[in-house]
Amino acid sequence: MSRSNPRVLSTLERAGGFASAQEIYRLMQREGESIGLTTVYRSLQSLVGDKIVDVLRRDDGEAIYRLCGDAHHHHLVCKSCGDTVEIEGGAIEKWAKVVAEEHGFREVGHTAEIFGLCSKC
Amino acid sequence: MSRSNPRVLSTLERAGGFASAQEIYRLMQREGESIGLTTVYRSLQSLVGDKIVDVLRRDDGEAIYRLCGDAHHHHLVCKSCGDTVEIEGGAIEKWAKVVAEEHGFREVGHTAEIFGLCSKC
DNA sequence: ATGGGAATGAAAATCATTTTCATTTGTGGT
DNA sequence: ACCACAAATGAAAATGATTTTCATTCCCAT
Repeated sequence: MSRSNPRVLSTLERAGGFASAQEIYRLMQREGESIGLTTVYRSLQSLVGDKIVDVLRRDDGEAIYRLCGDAHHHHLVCKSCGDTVEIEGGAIEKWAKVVAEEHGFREVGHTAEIFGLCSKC
Repeated sequence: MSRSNPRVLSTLERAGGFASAQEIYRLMQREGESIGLTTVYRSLQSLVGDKIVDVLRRDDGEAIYRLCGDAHHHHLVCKSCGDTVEIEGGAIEKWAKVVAEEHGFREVGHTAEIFGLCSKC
């Protein structure tokens, strides 16, 4: 069994605790780190197995990895230029929790994203 | 723009209102229907666009299509058994709108899903 | 009939992810 | 140092869902 390459975790942290395997790979490349895509995938799998990171799915099916216990935030994304704003989701957190508990769900998480056209587009 | 092939919708209904594109295709083949995979995908896209079906993601990333009511709603999904509850998102709607407007975004939409372990799992 | 737009599907392209496999690296024992 | 063996690495190929391309067929109004 392979262990996680620590640079992958550190890159995920630097990415705001939220990124896809491909993004992490590209980020490391851009920063001049020498690593293979395969190792990125393997490291992420291992981190998921160790419950150090969570895996979610984007709408397009791409897997995104997130540090567990990370105080997470949401995104406001421009459909046209891709500009992204990080936003707090206090209201959402509460809503998700309440709704889930009403239905007897445990270990609850959620995803939420807002998209639209930014002022420049 | 292409329209939905009615046999696709009818097959989705027969599948319990819940299936992937590949499954619908295989099902139609097995039943002797002559249809191409491309048409299945196109029909499903069109049905999603018309809000006649919903699209979710399996853990492996495969898209699953599901008949749903017409009102805009969100989902509470069990990570383990896949059981799904449709929920109202009044709070979310308002939150998305307010946050987006604060940042000058127009034509705003959003996605939100809650996941966890249901009482049976 | 006939012309044009919509629908169809086979095949190729795309893209994330996994698998294979040969090579490199690290580690412990002598 | 040296050797042996396990673990880690990554390039390339395989996989599998989905999308795109494009030539063909279908349908319908003129």
